[in-house]
Amino acid sequence: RGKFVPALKIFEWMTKCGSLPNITTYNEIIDGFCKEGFTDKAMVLFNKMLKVGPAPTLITYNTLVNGYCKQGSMENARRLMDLMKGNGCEPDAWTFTELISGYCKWGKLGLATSVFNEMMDRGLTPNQVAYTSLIDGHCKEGKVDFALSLIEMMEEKGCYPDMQTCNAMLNGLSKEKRYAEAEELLGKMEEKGLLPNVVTYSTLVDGLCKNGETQFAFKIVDEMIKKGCPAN
RNA sequence: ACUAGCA
Repeated sequence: RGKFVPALKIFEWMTKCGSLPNITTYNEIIDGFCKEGFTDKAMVLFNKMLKVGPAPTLITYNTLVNGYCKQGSMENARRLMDLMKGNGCEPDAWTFTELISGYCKWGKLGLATSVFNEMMDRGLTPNQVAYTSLIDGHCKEGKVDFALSLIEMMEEKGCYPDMQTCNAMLNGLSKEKRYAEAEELLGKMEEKGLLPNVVTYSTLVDGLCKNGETQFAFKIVDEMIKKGCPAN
């Protein structure tokens, strides 16, 4: 909640007082370091855990993998995944999803896709988060057709697109001026009871504006207000 | 009580 420094103070104080933090607390501090941009400090703590405990868990590793992914050190993220295997901690769907989302964030769609395939080869089932990460990554690079094929794939497997999946897809479609397909998707969303939210509407407004269709953008704004979704 | 996805 933006109060990492006080949390860290308490953590250090606990360590000194002999009231030892448990593994969850360690994981939270590691996550805090990562989110503050100090993956190096997170690693120092992690190494201490390897030496004197408490022993890192799957969540500890996943937290660090994510930290490296967000920071753009995909090589380190991969190294950490190898390390966890070596330490008897098998990567789970979260680990793979973090890598997928990381590769997407940095535009490495090929690598993201191969991690996705590797995940399935390992018998792990991608959920909406994994699909959405990959769909969003491709949409942001204009690879809308591939993203659409992923939506089909997930539906075939009984993993149904949720609000965030649809929003990511709508973003791709509207940026590529594929408005008919965007409307089609909006129709499917309505059938499933997925009512457009603020992100949905502003995605459409943004796409229309960036393509010079401001008159249609205004129509969307009218509609969102009419539907009881206040424009922010 | 701790880790991953949308404007």
